[in-house]
Amino acid sequence: MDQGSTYKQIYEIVKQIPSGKVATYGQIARIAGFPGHARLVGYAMHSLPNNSGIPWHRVINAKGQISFPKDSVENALQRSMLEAEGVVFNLNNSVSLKRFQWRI
DNA sequence: CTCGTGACGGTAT
DNA sequence: TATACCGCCACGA
Repeated sequence: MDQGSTYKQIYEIVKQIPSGKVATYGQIARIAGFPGHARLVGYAMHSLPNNSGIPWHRVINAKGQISFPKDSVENALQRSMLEAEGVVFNLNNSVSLKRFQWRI
């Protein structure tokens, strides 16, 4: 099912994440057909243009936290976007995956 | 063509 | 149960 590039597969999965939910890199990689290749997802996100329309902010790491440094503007932006969708963060800056993690 | 790096995950201790 | 280390593929220069 690889119509073109590997990244496109990943993007297709990310676009399926519903608002108010989040998914982990590993989960996306597994669904896209690359189990254990979470890093590729991260690199794919890094390669995303700002106007791609991909909900990249709904992608977080397995620890339930944003992978960007807490002092990074990208981190604050992602967190702000998630909160706008109803996602709640714990005191340790982690998302309650039990409540918000996307399920297939 | 070759080398290094990256928005991470899993397993072992 | 928590923390540390290593490895994986693809892309860009």
